Amino acid sequence: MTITIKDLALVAGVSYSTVSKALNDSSLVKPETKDRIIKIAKEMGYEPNYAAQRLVSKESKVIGLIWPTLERVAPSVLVTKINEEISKSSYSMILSVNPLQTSLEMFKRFQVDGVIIFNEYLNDMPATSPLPCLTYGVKKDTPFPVIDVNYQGAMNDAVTYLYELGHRDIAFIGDLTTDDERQIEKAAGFKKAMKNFGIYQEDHILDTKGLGWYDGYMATVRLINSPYRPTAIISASYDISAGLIRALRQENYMIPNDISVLSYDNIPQMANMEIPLTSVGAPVEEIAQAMVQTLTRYIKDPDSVPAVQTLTPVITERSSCAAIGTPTEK
Amino acid sequence: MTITIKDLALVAGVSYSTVSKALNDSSLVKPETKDRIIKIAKEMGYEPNYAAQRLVSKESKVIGLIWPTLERVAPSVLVTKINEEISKSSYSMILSVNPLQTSLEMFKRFQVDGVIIFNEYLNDMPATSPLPCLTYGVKKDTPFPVIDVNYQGAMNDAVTYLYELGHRDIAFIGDLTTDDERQIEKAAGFKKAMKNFGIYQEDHILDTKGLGWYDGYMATVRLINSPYRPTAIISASYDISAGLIRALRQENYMIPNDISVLSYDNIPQMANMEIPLTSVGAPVEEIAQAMVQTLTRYIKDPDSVPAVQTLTPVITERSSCAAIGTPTEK
DNA sequence: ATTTGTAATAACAACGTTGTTATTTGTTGT
DNA sequence: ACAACAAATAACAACGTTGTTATTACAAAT
Repeated sequence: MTITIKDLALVAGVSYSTVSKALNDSSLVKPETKDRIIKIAKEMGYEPNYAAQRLVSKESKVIGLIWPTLERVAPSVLVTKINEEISKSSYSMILSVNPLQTSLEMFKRFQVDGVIIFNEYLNDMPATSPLPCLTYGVKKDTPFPVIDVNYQGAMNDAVTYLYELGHRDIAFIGDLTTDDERQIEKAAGFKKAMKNFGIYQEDHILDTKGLGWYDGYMATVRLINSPYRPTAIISASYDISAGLIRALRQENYMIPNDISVLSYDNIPQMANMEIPLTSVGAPVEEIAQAMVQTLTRYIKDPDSVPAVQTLTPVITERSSCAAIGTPTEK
Repeated sequence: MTITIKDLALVAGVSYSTVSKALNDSSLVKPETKDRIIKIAKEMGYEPNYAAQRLVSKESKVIGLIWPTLERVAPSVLVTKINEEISKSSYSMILSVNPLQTSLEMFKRFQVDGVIIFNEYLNDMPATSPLPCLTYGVKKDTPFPVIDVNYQGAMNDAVTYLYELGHRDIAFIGDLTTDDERQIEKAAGFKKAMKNFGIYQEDHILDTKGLGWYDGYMATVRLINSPYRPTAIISASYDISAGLIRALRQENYMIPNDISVLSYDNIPQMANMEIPLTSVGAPVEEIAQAMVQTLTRYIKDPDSVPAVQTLTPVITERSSCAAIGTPTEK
């Protein structure tokens, strides 16, 4: 049989409401009785009944997250970070790997306080949800707050960075076939930046037709088999970069001596690649923090939160980019 | 304001206990009133309060799963299948990506009815848990039921299959550095089977020193750079196979003409590889089913369930294995 | 016509909390 | 010594369900 506050009350010789207050550290109960009760609770191994608490308090202190694609690294890293961030606050996180609607229903049953939805689902997003939601990706016409990243700015930073290293022949490799707006933004940003510098050419954009590492690999193989030889490549994501590096190394290209590589997705995992990749993007930690902070604020007061929040990307230098004509190292 | 059974009772002109019974399809209420109440509930968009239900019923109808490694494909597929299987029953599944202890505590708070734990965690497994648990992997001395697979048998099947195709020079590629017993079993099974046929040699076993695709890739590259040329390779997992195939293709080995490949992990995704891989192992569907069925049974009656349940592996033929001396196709 | 039996529904206690209101106890000031 | 007041605690009503027990209504049986 589990122990309830009534059991504690009996032992402590006080009423159960006093026990409740003591455990919630209320100022209405004398410090010494408080301590005594807390001690007894600990001794008896008391654990509050969550269902009962929720029945009265209306809050679950839980945030639900609908898992995006299972297969890719960058989203996994982000989810992990979000989880960390949520754990730091008074919330917990649970995941659902079900479709959007199903997940939403389940989360509603659970009375989670808020839901995080990834951009991928935006198409079948409900116009309205009974739960406070937050989305990650490019703003569409959702009624929920969005955490966005300045993807175009990121690509501009990347191009500028390479330009200043002396590169003029820069390629972009990414998925152009998706309707994921984040990917579209990246490609558009690259194009714009290149045009700014007056070094844009059609064939500088390579389509992976997918977001997996293998897509990146195959696209790179196609590039290598073509006559085009850029001095630097900007990749649209971690997974694509993984394939890119794989293909380049296989053909004995030295990075960054023969070719510079700069990848989107500012995650620490970039350092673990065969060649630690210089990367651009909003740092995952920052994204995670913004998401969790915004959502918790939104839960408390929906009006206190901006509709869109666009994070600023930064470049994290590692060792995959070199100045042109520097055969040794960066 | 949310709608409760009391609201429904008011509208229907009955007592709220009647409403409760009607919604639970009790035989104590007249069919017509039942229908009427159900209709009203639907119209008014009634949704039962989960916390209240749980407070009285003691059941959550939820199974918690502690997420294993985020990065690998095979576990992801299994988790997805488990989720499907759970959805079919009256249960739902939630995931936690936190460490074992933290997850367990959270699940306890949630009063989940059962927990699924993967073998990876077995080392810091508590001797006892307040929650019904089920583990997946090789039996250790846990007090909980275990779903196991006959890994040695699987490897024996694999070796036999290839032997019958005429192969005598068969290599095994897998992670030997881990203390994951499942991996150890696979290697042991291979060795034993090879010895049975009298074709075992030390250097037939290749250590990937890891379970990621890249580990498989690197180990294969090392193999290719060595003088040893097996006619067939048995891989210990999907991800290792992914790297294996990658490396082989890169060196222009044709599969199965130049070399046969047989992979552990009987998941449908094997068909999506560059070359659809013949694979061995207990089918994921079967594993998932066994896990969910056993756990739900265990929840109801802990004594009705065997301590260990060992599933029988099967070979699923695809197109990566050929008889030796068959240069066209299998 | 009155009892008996049963089908249908109503009433109500419980589940374990929290927040509000009521009561007791103790202290201070006159 | 007794108001007046504050501090500490007790009492109790919620929260939204479910299961048990009590009541009603109505049919069949004597």
